[in-house]
Amino acid sequence: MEQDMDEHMDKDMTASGPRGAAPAARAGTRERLIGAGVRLFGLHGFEATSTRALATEAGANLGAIPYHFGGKEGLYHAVAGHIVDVMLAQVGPSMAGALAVCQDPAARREDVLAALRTTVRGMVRIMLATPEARSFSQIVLQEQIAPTSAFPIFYERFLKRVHGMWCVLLARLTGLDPESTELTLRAFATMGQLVIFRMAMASALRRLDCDRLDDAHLECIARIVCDQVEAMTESCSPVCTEATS
Amino acid sequence: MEQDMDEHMDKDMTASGPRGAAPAARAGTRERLIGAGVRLFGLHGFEATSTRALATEAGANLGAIPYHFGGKEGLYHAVAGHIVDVMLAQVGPSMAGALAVCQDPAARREDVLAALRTTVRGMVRIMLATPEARSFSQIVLQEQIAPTSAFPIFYERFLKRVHGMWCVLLARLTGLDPESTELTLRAFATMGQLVIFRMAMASALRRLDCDRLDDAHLECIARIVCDQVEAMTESCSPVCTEATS
DNA sequence: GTCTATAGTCGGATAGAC
DNA sequence: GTCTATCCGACTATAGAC
Repeated sequence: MEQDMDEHMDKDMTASGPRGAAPAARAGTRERLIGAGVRLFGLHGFEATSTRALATEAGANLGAIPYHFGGKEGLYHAVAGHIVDVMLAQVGPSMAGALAVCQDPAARREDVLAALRTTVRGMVRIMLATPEARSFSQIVLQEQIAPTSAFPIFYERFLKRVHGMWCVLLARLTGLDPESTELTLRAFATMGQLVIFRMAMASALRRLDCDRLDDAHLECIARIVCDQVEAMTESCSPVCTEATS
Repeated sequence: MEQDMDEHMDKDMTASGPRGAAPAARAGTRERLIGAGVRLFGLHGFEATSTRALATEAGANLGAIPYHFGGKEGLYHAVAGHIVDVMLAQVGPSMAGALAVCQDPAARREDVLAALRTTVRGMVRIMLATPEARSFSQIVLQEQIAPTSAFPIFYERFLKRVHGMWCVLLARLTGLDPESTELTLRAFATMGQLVIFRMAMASALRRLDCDRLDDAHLECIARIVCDQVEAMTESCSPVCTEATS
């Protein structure tokens, strides 16, 4: 239930115990269990993943799960925290860059659009292109559809920030109030254009009659989203965008 | 695994058995079990829903599930078929209307856009406004994220048709080839603008700081999607749309 | 067709040796 | 910290009375 049990996580990768034999050879049991959790929870969901399967996948003992995490749910929370850490590390920089551009009053419209493209490509990459994307996204999306006690980990630490960045970006491009309902919903709709390709990838692949999205597909998706934002910001409010600083 | 066991479903609502007592008073066990499946599978997912909970929710006996559906998975398939039937009945007419407009060479751009608005409002309604929307959508979305043997029921009978309609509509408005990858992906992106509000509704409500989407929100969402399609069809190809017939 | 009782399996968590 | 053995509850499915 709580998440106060995954504090001592970032340290002691090397000193795994009293007997100093082969401590660095294999990652700590704790880390391997989190890795197994990412894979198995992502593939089958929380309920359908058994502690026995997790322990086997991690090459760990069944009792290690209650010992390290207090139980299956504690492991799930640790997995959630790990996913947020990695995703923030991957998209954080481009998000920060986009925010900086938006807050720079001297930035021209083209600068903002360039930051938009960079950010969208980063998101396409983290969601659709990387090998761990599938597991990560499946867990995040499951929590969106059917929130559990782990929902706040994803929302407060990741989704709220991503949505906030979209709001700032769209506000800068359209001149709408960043706190308005209109802009809040437009930011969600924009994110939806990306998210659907992860969520409904099985349908998309069936429709495209292929077994994975290739680089051309990913480039096309990124372009479509950027085009849509540009089109929105033109039709929505031709004013505001006082270009050429 | 198979779905050849839900054939005799549409008949015999009244003749429930040898003893003719109270056959119409309460819906047949079969129908009540499907209703329970819609609610519980939608709330908790397939794995997390037990046959005991299903039987209790339906006011039926535990043994009725293997008897009527061959097992828990058979019930799940029957639930999937039921959901597709109801959703098709609700959005089918407006989809057919939109297709008819698209195929009418005399239709003006405004006619196509009017059909678009009608269809979008119907989809917003079925996904976000109706009481059964939550259960229906949760099951459909779960199947998108983590497909099971029931996936083809949703894809072949429902999603493929909805996506196909979007392709025809966008093709008519943009002049792009309906079979092109570009248009296929644009149709998905457009659907994503709607779907995200169902999928990430927990996040959206938290961000909006309210506990349900009211009519103003729904109207705004429908308008945003229609605006985006219009903006796309203008920027994407200012040609094609030979208005005023 | 519906019920009770039960079989057979698997789930998560724990105890205690090492 | 890690392992083995085990408890106990919950699960799905079935058998057989009615």
